[in-house]
Amino acid sequence: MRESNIPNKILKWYDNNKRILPWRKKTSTKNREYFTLVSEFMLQQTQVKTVVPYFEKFIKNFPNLKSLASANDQKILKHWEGLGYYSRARNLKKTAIKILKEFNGNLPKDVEKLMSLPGIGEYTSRSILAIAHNRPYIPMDGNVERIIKRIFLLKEEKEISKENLIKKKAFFSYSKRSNDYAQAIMEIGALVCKPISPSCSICPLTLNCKAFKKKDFLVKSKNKLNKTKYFEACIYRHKNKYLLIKNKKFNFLKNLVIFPMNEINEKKFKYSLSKKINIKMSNMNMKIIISENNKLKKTRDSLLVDKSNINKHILPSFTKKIFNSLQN
DNA sequence: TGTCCACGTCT
DNA sequence: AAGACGTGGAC
Repeated sequence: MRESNIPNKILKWYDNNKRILPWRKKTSTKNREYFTLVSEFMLQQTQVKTVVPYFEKFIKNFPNLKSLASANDQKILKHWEGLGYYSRARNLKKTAIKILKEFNGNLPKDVEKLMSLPGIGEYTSRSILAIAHNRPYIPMDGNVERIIKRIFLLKEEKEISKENLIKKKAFFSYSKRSNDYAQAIMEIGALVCKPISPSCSICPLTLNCKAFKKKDFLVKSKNKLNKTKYFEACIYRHKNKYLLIKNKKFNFLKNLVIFPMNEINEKKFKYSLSKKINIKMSNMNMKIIISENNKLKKTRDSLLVDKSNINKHILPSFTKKIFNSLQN
């Protein structure tokens, strides 16, 4: 093995350092396809550590494509509760159905067919090809992108264009052990070549890394300034029952259960004497007044939920946070 | 406290 | 094609 062979260095590191993860267990081809599908959906925008317990529970309840395709939507969502980006769960079911109907229950083996499935885009299609089908693809996720930028010390707008990154990615091409190799690169990104304070002393690629040589790790600050929006949450309580509603009003957490809310202006928020809490959402910071004892009419979408029964509903963390703030 | 991760997918 | 969609943990 030549010292300069990057794929070999990466794989050797992986063999010695990979995490034991439930979707990496040796299993049948069919299971591997299904495990890859489920885990990759869960891993979109979500860290490994968060996904692990969800994956295990999900697989127990929906052990194969068929059971998932025929499962009740609410039951699927219940097992997604707290994971966020709930359209992933809805799309996963649609994809399971489509695979059974249109592809005879076989996970497709080319990018176009995979991308035709709901919830599968460029990243996931390539990760499935590599991980489930052992094809020589390297999916471009945040980890891979960061590694490429550092290895080649890419900083200019032009250099970090998508096309250029894909071109540079070819530098890592390798045709064997594609399953391990794709996961290995992402694993190095997650465990070693971290966004902040990378662990260069244990990195197998330091000799190949321009960022390391220049001591310039491109710690980026995108400064995506999230806007702040103001809301009033109306808490109607009767003894131990709370009024919740199925959200049709706001674009976030669509069709999930929330406390009734209105958007308000900054002034009203500022001068309110009610309890206030902050909740971060994906693209905004929410500042919320907790107004208790409001009189509310029951509507078609409202439900009166007993405190002890509250977990029977699918509650996004957003709702749980507000609920918890009431208990203090 | 506030910022970042977080290119992932869909609209 | 810019913005929407959740969450939690590191720092």
